[in-house]
This record gives sequence, C-alpha cells and structure tokens, in this order.
Amino acid sequence: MARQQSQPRQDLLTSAMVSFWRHGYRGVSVGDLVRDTGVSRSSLYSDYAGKEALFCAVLDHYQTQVVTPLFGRVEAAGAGLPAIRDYLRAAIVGEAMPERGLRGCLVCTSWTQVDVGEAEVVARLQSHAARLSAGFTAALTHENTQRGAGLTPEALAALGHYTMVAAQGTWTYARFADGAEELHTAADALLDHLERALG
Amino acid sequence: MARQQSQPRQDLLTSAMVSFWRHGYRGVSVGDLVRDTGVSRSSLYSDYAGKEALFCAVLDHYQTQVVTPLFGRVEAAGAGLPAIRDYLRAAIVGEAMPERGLRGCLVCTSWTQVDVGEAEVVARLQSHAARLSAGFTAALTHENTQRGAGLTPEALAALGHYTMVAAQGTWTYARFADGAEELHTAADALLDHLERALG
DNA sequence: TTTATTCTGGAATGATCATTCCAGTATTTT
DNA sequence: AAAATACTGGAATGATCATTCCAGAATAAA
Repeated sequence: MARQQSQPRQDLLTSAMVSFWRHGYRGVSVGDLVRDTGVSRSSLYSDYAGKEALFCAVLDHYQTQVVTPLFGRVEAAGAGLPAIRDYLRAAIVGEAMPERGLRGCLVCTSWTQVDVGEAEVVARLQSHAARLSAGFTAALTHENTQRGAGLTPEALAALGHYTMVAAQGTWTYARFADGAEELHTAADALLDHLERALG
Repeated sequence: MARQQSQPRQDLLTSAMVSFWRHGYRGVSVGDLVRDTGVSRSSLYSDYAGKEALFCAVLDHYQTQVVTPLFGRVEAAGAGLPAIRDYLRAAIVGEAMPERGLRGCLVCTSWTQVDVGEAEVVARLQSHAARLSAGFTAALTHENTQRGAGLTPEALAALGHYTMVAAQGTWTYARFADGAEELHTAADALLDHLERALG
C-alpha cells in the first residue's frame, strides 16, 4: 500500500522518535528505522537527506509532541512553583514504562551521543536546554514577584538555569535508575530547594 | 620496541581513558585506541578480551586515578559541606580544557551510551553513582551532626542522592556548556541548597 | 649464543552500517 | 483506460568496525 504525500507523515516521526528515545541516536540504525516505522528505506531517503536530517526532524517533533504538552504549563503566563512541581511529577510518571524500565529524556540521551561536528543536532539540543532554562526562570520570576521574595533577576536566572541542569541530571540518571520512586525523591529535593530559595 | 609485561601498562589505560573521556565509549574505535595509546592491536587483544573488557578496565582506572583524587576529600572522615564545595570547584576546574571545551565526566558521558546488555559496564556506572551518593550522604550526615541540624537519616540519604543526581546533571551538561562559568553558577546553586537544608 | 617469550605491523575476515539505485507495484490524476 | 506520480522491496556499494591471525622483530632467559 503506497502512502500519500499530501498527508504529513506524523506516524513516521512518532515511530522514529520512540526508537531514538529508547536506544539513542547512535543505537538506532536506518535498518531499525525501516522496521520500526514501516516506511521503506527508499521513502525515508526521499523525504529526508539522511539519518542526521531525520533525527533533526524527530527532535523538532519531540518538542511539539512531548516537551510542549509537559513543559507548556511552566511556560504559560502566570505559572509559578506549582507548575514546576506538576511538570516534574508528570514527566516522571510519563517516563515510567512497565516493560523496558525508564526512558529518560530524548534530549538528555542524545546530549552525550552526538559529536560536536553534528552542528544541526547540537543546535537543537542547546535550544532545548535554553527553552527549559528560560521557562523555569520565568516561572520562578513570577513566583518571586507574587511572594515578594525579593530575588534579583540575576539570582532568578541562575536558579532557573540550575533547575534545568538538575532536571537534566534526573532524566539522564533515569536511564539506569532503580525505579520511578528514586526520581520522585530527587525531584522533591529540587522542589524543596526552590521553595526555600523563594522562602 | 617490545614492552615488558612485568610492568602494568598504566600508560595504556591512561591514554585509553583520555580517548574515551573525550569522544565517549561509542565514539572511539579500536583503531583510534591503537593510534592514541601507541600499543599495537595485537597487544591490546592479548591483554584484554575485547573493547568492552578494556573499557571496564578504563572505568576502574578512572575511579582510582580521577575520582578518588577529586572525591576522596568528600569520603574522608570528618568531611562536611566544605569538602563538597571543594570537590565541585576542583572538578569544574579540572574539566576545563582550553582547546576542546569541556569534557564532562567519563561516567556521565558513558551513562547514555552503553546498552543495557553490556552488564559489566552498567554495573560499574551504577557503582560509581552509588559511590558518590554514599560519599555525599556521609559528608552531609557529618555536617548535620556538627551543626545539630536535626535531619533524619532518611532525609540525609535523600539529600545525598539528590546531590549525586544534580552533579551528574552538571557534568553531563558540561559537554555543550558555554564555559566553566556556567558550571560554577550551577554548582553554587547546589551548594546554596545544601547550606539551606542544613541551615 | 641459543632458545623462549613478548610485542609489532599489517593483512584478512566477517559483520554492520549509511546511502544509492532500480525494476516493479500501487495509487492518483487526466 | 492511460499517463503520471508515489511508494516498495531488495540488491548493490563503499565505508567502518571489532576481532583474528601470522610472520618477523625485539627482548629476555638459558
């Protein structure tokens, strides 16, 4: 059965995303993608310049399909500490997979797998980090204003950036963590810090 | 020039460690190792069963040559928050490489590169995480006692574990960070958290 | 010196991988 | 139905890689 070009192949990107998410950029071959997506090798190469270009499209897809639904609540106007708490908890629940353990985050998994020379990919990873850092900072700034905690913009930016780094540690560690409970403990410690800092 | 077996080849492991540290487990081929270590392919395979076995030896070497010198001060009897501060700062300074940017941590880089099937490697990675978690917890416990802060052993264990996760995030993020300053900011935020928690 | 032992260089092997190509089949358009 | 378009299966290519193997050089032991 041939497919239509008129419809964008969302399913292709989603299937590919799942594969990359599970085994990492280097751990998925084009042959694996053919098997997992059900799209022929020929079509893959007619739609994308190559594996790296496809992975870039997957990273963009990941932003809209995974990051935005989870992290959007932090980026929303009026979001504060509760939104950050919701994000962390929802993300941990979303990570849990009964069969294959924890997946971690696609960006965090890719972070140490791509080479500096793969500039298009690196740019997307850094863009993701900047997105989270900015989102956290905005929410913390709002919370700071609401509480009248009196933190400086510099301190709030540092705290937001740190929150991103700590979250990245959590999603990275998730790959070989014993279970979701371990992650909830780490997330609670991070939230406790933010709470105290804005105290 | 032939080498002697009687002398353990420390230089081989150190050279291999540097290569893996820089490019990651998957990013270094046996050919690269032959070039970087100066040891012939034949000798590599006569000393180690294969690439995975060599990498395990490198991970053990990393523990004694890199982790112990840096983290030993945290594990030492009587270590407290200052020891953790020293560790974080010294590690960031040690990470800085003028030419090729930041290296991150060998274990953190490997964390998302190895497959679940490579059990020997995974065991060493988890052992490293457990070592850091235990070291942080011990130092925090000592600090807690000295200050009479009154945290429960469970709370201290959770805080020590979280410190390990946050540090892992820092060393992972280091790979594509803009510079060491960014890492110092994150480390300061983590230290601020520990300070407040033991306040 | 003679005899083992240790190491090297490099070729060979077999597997995997990204990418290209094409003949043929299904689908859409006219 | 006929022509154009979109997709497929699978083979072919060329590169890379981990591992094995061996003839010979360097070193140590006798």
